[in-house]
Amino acid sequence: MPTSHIVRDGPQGLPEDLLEEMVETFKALSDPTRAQIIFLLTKREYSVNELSELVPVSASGVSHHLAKLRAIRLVNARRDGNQIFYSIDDAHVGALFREALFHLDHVRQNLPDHPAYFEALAE
Amino acid sequence: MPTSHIVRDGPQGLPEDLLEEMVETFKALSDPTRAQIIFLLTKREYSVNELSELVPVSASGVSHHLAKLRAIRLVNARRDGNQIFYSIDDAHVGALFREALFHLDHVRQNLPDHPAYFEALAE
DNA sequence: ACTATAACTGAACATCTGCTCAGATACTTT
DNA sequence: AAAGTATCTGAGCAGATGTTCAGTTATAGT
Repeated sequence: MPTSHIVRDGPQGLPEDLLEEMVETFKALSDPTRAQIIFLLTKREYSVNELSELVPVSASGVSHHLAKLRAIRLVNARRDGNQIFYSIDDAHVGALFREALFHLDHVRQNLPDHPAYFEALAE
Repeated sequence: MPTSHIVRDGPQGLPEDLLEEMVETFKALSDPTRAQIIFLLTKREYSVNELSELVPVSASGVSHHLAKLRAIRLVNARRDGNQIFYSIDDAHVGALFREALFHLDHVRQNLPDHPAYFEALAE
């Protein structure tokens, strides 16, 4: 079987490998725990224990998430003695959040009432 | 049990409801089939059958996906006789793709070799 | 009315995912 | 070197997800 499980990409579609990488990035943001972690890390660096106190998951669970995020190079790890601090140095990740908020606002504007979303990203 | 399964949001985190909506948006883009569909729809409108010929999924499967995308208001449906044409009127969705590509390019630049990603979005 | 085509829907199934637990590894302090 | 703290890792389980199949609904043409 040659490429049967692979998404067909005609001239119109995104090339297969690019699509796959993009999906990995979105997948990283598509879980509440990970999304919260990544959002926190766009603000400043946190240790694993710090993060596990800010999200409702054990330190082990957080570590698992961070391992995945490391694998796709979305976060940086820095060791300081006993603990390891994670951060995001890619400004585009913050931009990704911002665009998502823009989209949500667009959706809301075509609705009866629309709250102010953007404040969430105010530094 | 009050809010045990809910992501804690201290002063640092994103508010719970906003986080949830954002996650829904990213979830929509975190599957290869859906991502390809959405990318195609950022270019022009397609019928269900057309889409099912561009992605490796039955028309039924595509319909299921579109139902989910409709539920979170990511796509528009327009009936024309027998068939239904789907599209995206929200420019921010295209921007979301662009930012993801920027991120991927950033990741690649810190690597031995980096391909030219952006061309994929050239009209 | 009947047939044909397009799209939708519910059910069932296999796979994937996120979580915790138990234990391993790494560093620090005494 | 022993104990303490922080992080990682593999296993296992419950719940979510993507797909197809079978059947239904909607419109078009004859």
